[in-house]
Amino acid sequence: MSLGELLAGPVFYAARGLLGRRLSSSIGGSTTGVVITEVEAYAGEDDPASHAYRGQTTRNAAMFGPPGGLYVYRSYGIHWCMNIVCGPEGSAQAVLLRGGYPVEGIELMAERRGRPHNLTDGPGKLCQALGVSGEHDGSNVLDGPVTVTNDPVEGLVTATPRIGISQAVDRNWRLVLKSVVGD
DNA sequence: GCGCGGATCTGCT
DNA sequence: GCAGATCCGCGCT
Repeated sequence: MSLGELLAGPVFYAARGLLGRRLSSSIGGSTTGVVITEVEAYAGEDDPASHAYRGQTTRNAAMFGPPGGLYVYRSYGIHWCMNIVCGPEGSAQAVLLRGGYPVEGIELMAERRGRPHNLTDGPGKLCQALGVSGEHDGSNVLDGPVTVTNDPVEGLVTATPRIGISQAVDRNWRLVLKSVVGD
């Protein structure tokens, strides 16, 4: 299945299919990349935990765009978090990218993070390491500068409740890839 | 390794 | 005005 087909499908399966793929950013002439190891699925206006639950606003407009779109928002006033839009355009489904392990441009990621370790083990850290911010809101991973490529990494997938939400806590839509590569 | 408090943007309960 | 899809530095164990 192509990436475009995957992202146009149901969000939970898209989330599952994104695990183990490579997420890259080409910014300022340099490329940084991680293998996606932690994601969460959000099911648009039907999902009380989703930012789309109360309809479209200027902040979440990207989520109502076509699949593959990036929805980047500010969290707690300080950090950026990024989602990949899934499903039919207008359905506002999205996969929150929560973590990965560094595979390319590690020195640059360490520079952006200001520390050598814990580069991409959280949604805010992932955006900082990859250089993703609000200016990339509304761009598309099928186009760039943030892209997803098929770099399948085998591993054991576990499902748990989503992190940091108070609504629809019973949905085990956080998926973690325990890779054979380790780390 | 764990728990606490602070930083400070966005859209409403 | 407030709570939130967070992270970091600190102090203590």
